[in-house]
Amino acid sequence: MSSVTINDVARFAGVSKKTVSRVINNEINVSVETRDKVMAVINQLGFKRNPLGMALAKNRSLFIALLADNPSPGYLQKLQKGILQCCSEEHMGLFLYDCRYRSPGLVNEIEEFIDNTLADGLILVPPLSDKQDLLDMLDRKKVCYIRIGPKNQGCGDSVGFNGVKAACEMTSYLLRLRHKEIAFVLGHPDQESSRRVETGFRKAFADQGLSVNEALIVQGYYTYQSGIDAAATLLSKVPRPTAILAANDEMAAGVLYEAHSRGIKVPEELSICGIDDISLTTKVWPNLTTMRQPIATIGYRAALMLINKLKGKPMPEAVTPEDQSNIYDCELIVRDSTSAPTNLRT
Amino acid sequence: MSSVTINDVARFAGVSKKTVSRVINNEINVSVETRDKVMAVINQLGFKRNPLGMALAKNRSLFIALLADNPSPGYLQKLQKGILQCCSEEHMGLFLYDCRYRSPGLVNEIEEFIDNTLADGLILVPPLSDKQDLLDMLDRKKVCYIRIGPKNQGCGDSVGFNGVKAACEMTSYLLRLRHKEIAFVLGHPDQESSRRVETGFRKAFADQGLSVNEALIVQGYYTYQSGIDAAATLLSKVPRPTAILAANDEMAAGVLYEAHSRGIKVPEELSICGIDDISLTTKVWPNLTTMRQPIATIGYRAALMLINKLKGKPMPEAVTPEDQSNIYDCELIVRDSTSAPTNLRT
DNA sequence: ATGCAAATTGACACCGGTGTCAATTTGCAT
DNA sequence: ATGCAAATTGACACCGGTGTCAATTTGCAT
Repeated sequence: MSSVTINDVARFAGVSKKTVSRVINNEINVSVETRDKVMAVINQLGFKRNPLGMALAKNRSLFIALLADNPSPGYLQKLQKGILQCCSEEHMGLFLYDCRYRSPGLVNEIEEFIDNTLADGLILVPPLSDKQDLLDMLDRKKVCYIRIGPKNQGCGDSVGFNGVKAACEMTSYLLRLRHKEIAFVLGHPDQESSRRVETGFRKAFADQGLSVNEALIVQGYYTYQSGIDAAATLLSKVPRPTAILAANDEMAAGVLYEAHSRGIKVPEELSICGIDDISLTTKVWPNLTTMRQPIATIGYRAALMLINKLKGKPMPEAVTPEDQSNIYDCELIVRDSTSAPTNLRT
Repeated sequence: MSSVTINDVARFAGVSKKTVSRVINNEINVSVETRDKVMAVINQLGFKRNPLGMALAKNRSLFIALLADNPSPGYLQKLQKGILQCCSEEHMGLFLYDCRYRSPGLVNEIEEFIDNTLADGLILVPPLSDKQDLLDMLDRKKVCYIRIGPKNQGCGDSVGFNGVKAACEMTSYLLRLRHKEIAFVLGHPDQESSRRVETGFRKAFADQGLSVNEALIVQGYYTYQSGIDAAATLLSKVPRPTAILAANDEMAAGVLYEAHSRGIKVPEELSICGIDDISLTTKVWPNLTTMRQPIATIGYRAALMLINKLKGKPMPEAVTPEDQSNIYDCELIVRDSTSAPTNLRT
């Protein structure tokens, strides 16, 4: 491993290594001739800065990590994809850390993880985004973080989607199809998005001057199994709801499975839809109607914000309102799991 | 960040920092009294070795990375889970790197990734496991790696599953159900597991003295879409196969979707099964029969082998033949997507 | 008690970078 | 040409560890 060091470059260029350091860090106060000369040697020798040397000297590793314990694997997968895309472009490594939100020693485990890797930037996925004791520890250790979908979205250290609007649009769509008995499967009570989505659901009814049937709102936990359980409850009711909106696709898939198990035809007898647009939506039959959340974009954005924060670079000028607020809108994707209720169709 | 350094410990314990270094590295030639004294101070002060300092001095980061470009997200997810479990126990960080196998600059990109992170251990997921130019580069850079499911499985630097046996068992199961027209969807031609699984499929027929209907063997690529495409071909044939075995679950799910689209009842009119046992198998309806591969165990094992290799530790004594050979067996999981062909029932 | 090999320990340089501060050079007004 | 502030550069110490090798201590046979 005969890698080229800053000393090699300095010797070749006939300058001190501090000057080389200045050049590779784009510092001011280096004459143009010196900079050109050093750059030429750097390119000629194929020099690359050793990130460990820098990390040690600066006491900042510039490594970032993704901390996740999310009940929807498809969501995480897309988020991870966006984050990795950004890391790749920015020449950063991404550490992965799987955790169990409910573990009592979680904060200590994460602190140990940070000590072991010296990651100095973190991306927090719900429900970690609002875990106050975790945030306190990170602040104490001066570890930067960006949160996905926390309580006070849009405050500069977070990225998220407009859950109110998304759920409202989806519900309005079902109302437009003239569904009357629309059920709703709530998200996990510990996740803020859950509340936003519920608000949106209720808003759609309120906008039409309609009232929500509270008996058709059941608790879910964003997991596939919780979708099955919620559907078991809902599909036993008389009269049965004609449409079920789940707070995420993972649960919507569970609802669909339960409908199949009971021999209920989708969408003829029951419309089902979710939120997120994870890959699972097009792997079940029929494909699920959903609100497409730009998950990968959100991941990319979170990583970019974090990396720029660590490097002390400002974010590029926001061109869209979404980039301005870091709150992204969803898009209605109509697939095969929704239709008008049967009694209204010919 | 007032972290305790090796110098602090040395001063407190009244020894040189080299002696502290000896203690934390468990070197011989430290007197018991000295070791105890230093350990006491280490515990008292809460000293933790700075991995960056060590990495720089030893020229080995002990960081490992997972390189993946696998067509089955559910497979990757489970593999990743096992790897992370091991990393967590061993107090190691795991870098993630997503790549596109077909990208012409892939080897250079990976080299750059390694330079940026200084990972000195890699886990290679198929189809990367057998990419010779990649392996050459890693050998040149003296980067350790463990491969998942490569050509010459069981050679000490790889972990895998017994694909021949798995496919043979699954096919035998279908034959026992008295299916005659059994179709097979091949895996990706670039992945060695694909060949092993095909061998197993053929072996099951040979074991019974039966011959394979070559027209019912179609190419797949381990992706969901390729499963749909293969099913479209197979289900148009007259007579239609009564069972389809796909080389992985991702494709089996695609086959199931296509069957649904054509109104073909599963398992009454068509049995479908796959290999892997990813979470998708229990999210589609009906749940898919499969051969359960201990994916997380394989991931865990790969990570452990890699970490021990990097630390210069020997692997623990193998207790099972699987741990001995690092080739794991699958288990038949019968779910709802398979049954005897209709003409034989009742 | 003495001599000698083995065990234990520490001084020092080094891994590959950066920060501080002083020394040197440059550019401009006089 | 001279003086002075600003720009440029380098010497040196340091980040937190480890490797080498010599110095010191220990344990045992004589």
